Amino acid sequence: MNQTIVELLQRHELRKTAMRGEVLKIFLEAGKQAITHPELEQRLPDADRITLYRTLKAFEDKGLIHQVVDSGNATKYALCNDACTEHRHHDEHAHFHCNDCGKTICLDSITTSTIQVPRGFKVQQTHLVLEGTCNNCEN
Amino acid sequence: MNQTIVELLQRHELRKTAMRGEVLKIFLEAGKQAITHPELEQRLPDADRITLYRTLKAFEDKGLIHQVVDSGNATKYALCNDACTEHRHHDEHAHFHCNDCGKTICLDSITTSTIQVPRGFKVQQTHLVLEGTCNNCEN
DNA sequence: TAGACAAATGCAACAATATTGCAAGTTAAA
DNA sequence: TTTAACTTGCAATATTGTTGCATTTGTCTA
Ligand SMILES: [Mn+2]
Ligand SMILES: [Mn+2]
Ligand SMILES: [Zn+2]
Ligand SMILES: [Zn+2]
Repeated sequence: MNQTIVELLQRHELRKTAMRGEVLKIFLEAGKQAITHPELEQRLPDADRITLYRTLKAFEDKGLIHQVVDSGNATKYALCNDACTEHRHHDEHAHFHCNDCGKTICLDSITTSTIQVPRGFKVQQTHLVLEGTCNNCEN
Repeated sequence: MNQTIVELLQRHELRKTAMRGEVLKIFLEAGKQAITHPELEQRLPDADRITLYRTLKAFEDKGLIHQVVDSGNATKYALCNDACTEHRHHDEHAHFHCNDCGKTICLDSITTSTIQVPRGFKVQQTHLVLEGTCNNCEN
């Protein structure tokens, strides 16, 4: 298990297990691209489905990945930036969902700005999802 | 079946059936609040689950309701405004999802504005989801 | 108003996604 | 090395969604 992975797990108070190492490796390789549970299953054929669910949950709880709101059916996850911790996520950026290839990517450059809401409402988090055709599918 | 409901179905080229009447009635009563499939099942205990799915699909296709992107697990739907047709939806507004009561409502007053995306990306639709505490749960 | 025809429904079967409980194995810390 | 807490794998179960097909219903036209 490479050094970056070990450090990331430790910094987020996650025990260093084989499964977590492999899953985190996949997220690091995916970079800005969000990943679904089925994709992980495919890339780790020997991994137990249920443990995968729990791994994702643990990663999310500890601020290592964030859930991506998306018009698709299956939940997607992507790597957080360094600022996210167990106590607070800082994923104030938009996501782009391509209707052609189905990929969803984090657009860190687009931050979700504060929006005026009706009286009595309190906003804790904002999700901005852009749907269309990605630069790879556009020609 | 009341007159408003009959007119709405006809305007959207939907055959007037008992099931559709009841489902549409629930949407009209819900107003700005989005509804999930399970909620419909609960409110219409005699309705067939599968037919409900197809009813929602038909309503969406014909521009009567729109799907609401949400951080929850189950898909939500809400009434469209009059401008939506079979050929095009015009649901460029934000949605508020309350983490306390779980309700999701349409915020028609907040329209999704155009956002500058990276080169090569083409945006077809924008979803803006605000998550927090609604005016009813706040105290 | 009585067919004809297309559309909608109900049921069965199945697929995909997700949660819980528990025993056994593993990790980290003392 | 021992211990305690955490993680895993498996079974069972729940939830959400899709497809095929025979039957019923709604709408249109003669
Ligand atoms: Mn992201
Ligand atoms: Mn809406
Ligand atoms: Zn694409
Ligand atoms: Zn609320």
